Amino acid sequence: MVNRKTQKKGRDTQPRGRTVRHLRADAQRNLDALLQSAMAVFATSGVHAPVRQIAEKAGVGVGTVYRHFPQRSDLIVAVFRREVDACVDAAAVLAAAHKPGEALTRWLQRYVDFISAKRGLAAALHSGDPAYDTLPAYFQKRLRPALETLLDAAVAAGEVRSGVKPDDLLRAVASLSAPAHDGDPTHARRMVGLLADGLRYGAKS
Amino acid sequence: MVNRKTQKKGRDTQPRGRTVRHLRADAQRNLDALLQSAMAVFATSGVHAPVRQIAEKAGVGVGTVYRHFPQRSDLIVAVFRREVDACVDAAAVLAAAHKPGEALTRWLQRYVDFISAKRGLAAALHSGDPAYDTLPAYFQKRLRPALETLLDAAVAAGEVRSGVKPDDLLRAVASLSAPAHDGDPTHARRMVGLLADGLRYGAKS
DNA sequence: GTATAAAACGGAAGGCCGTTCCGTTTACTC
DNA sequence: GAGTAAACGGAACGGCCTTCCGTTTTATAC
Repeated sequence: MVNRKTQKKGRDTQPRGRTVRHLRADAQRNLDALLQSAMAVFATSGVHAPVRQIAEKAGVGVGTVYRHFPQRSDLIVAVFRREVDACVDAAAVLAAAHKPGEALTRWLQRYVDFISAKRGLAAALHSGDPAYDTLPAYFQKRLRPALETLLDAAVAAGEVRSGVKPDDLLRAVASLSAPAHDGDPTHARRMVGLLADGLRYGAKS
Repeated sequence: MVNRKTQKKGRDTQPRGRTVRHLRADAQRNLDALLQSAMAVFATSGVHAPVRQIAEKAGVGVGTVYRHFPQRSDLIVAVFRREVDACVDAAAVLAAAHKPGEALTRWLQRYVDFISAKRGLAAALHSGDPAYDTLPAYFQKRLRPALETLLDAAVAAGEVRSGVKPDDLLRAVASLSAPAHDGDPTHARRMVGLLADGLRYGAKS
């Protein structure tokens, strides 16, 4: 790694910071196409969809899929992480566009949408495959600070009560989003709406 | 079906009542062996265990498995139904051996054990496979009357409060048994114990 | 521009699994 | 004991995940 045959400068002039080592242009392109394809296929056919199908939709061979994601589960995990990240990013956007209380409410609904849509996730998480063991921790690690920021701002603005812990709220919303017992898809949204209103009650105290 | 070649009476002398049509002795034996084998294999290797493995442990060929259970999911469903039945039967045993309140509490713990142990079930139920769609209804249909009997007896004896619906109790206990978040296996038992004590509070009113 | 090495690609092939099929065996009836 | 339908067993098929390696593409050196 220290001295390679023919390589004096090129991209390695400023690489010390991290072991970034940029992907080749085609590799990066295929990686993006794969994640996008996988997201679409999982959404329509579920997480059990064949890898071949994802590869085909992305316009690559299966070998390329396994170059980027050694196991099928790695691809699934990558997709979920990306969607969590999108949910986290939405917090900043909402905070910039709305008053604190409104931003909080809207983000909770956004979170419900994420949980509800990705019900295939539950199947993966409960499958017993240890490949997914790190996902819940990642969820917590990324989502909690995002919610915390929104929550703190809303409390500071006197729009919601204080004393509610972000973790509890995340868990409660996830639980409410869980069953969809009778096949009523609006149930979760309604219950969480109720919960959000509950937060406002007793504000400015 | 009406007139078959050579069959004048034999077992068909008293078959009108139902379409029972007893299985041949070896078939019945293999069926029992299969269910027992499947229960054991699912418990140790999860519901994803190969059918071949179950067949081998039962000492039969895979063809025999598929003769009794046309689909792999049929075998899984049969095992779960059998375990639900065992849980239901336990209600009568407990009711005969203990005072009503005690019987109720013990049965709830028995129910927790069932739910917790069969966590593989969650994976199957959330897999999206419609083969499992009828299972929840079966659970409800069998478990509710069993719990109802215990509950009514306990209420009549003045040992627990009235006004608690069996369905709500079943659902609540199932929810409490669900996550096992941090890997604490006693959590569910403790919470349900609490719940059972709560039932006793305010009795004889 | 050309040469060269490394990186990345693609798809055939291997292995496992669910399911089907059919020749053989077994359990009942007379 | 003979006959017949039920039941059996395992080879074979198709689909899937994963590996492997010859070929192609990119990035760099000259």
